[in-house]
Amino acid sequence: MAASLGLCHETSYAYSYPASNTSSSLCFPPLMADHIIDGCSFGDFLELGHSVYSLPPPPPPQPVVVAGGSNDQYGVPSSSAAATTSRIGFRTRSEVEVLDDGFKWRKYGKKAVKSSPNPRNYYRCSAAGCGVKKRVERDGDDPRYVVTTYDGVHNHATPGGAGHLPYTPSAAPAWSVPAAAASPPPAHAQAWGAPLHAAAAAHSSESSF
DNA sequence: CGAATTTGACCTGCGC
DNA sequence: GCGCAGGTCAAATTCG
Repeated sequence: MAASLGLCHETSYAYSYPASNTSSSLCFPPLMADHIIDGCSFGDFLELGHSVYSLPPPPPPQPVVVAGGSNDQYGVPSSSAAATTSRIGFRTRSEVEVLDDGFKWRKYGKKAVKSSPNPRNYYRCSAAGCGVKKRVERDGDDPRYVVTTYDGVHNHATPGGAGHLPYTPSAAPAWSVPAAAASPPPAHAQAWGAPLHAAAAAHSSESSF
């Protein structure tokens, strides 16, 4: 967990889209992290810049507002009430694979994938009732980078109160999280995008991970 | 001792 | 219909 402390990650937003609305005007194909590794997504439609953060920008914790939706289409079990339909993926330059985003993750699987020589790790938010998942794998092209894909949106705040997440609506476009359009970002999300040192300091002082 | 991680097996979807 | 690949489960193991 304490992986990110003292580290700077160069993060590239790769893609994000509402999984229940892949036919929207954004015309996002259901890209997976594999596509990033294959290098066919970055320049194609979304590369929101290379920003240096102390932490990767996870989806901001927000109440689940997505009703229904075709979750199975993306492998999100419909039985998981907390699972939402948004997906955000990004590539982060980091020496460690497990990036501390303020949430508590529980590893539930590891799989070698063909698209990458590196194994892919599967994590699930350990918070009760939160079905958010994330996949983490090393970039096949550049092992210095870690490709992280979040599935869903947290329906709770970060365990530690989380005023430290380096994530802002400006850093994460509105379309990245459908729920954002329906409700204003939570107060703690305002800190996202705070100066690196501030975010890092806040994190190191507030997080027990 | 409880919680988290590991890891092999199993299930499901997709392409051929 | 079959095989492959990705994703998930769950028992065993490890760690704090």
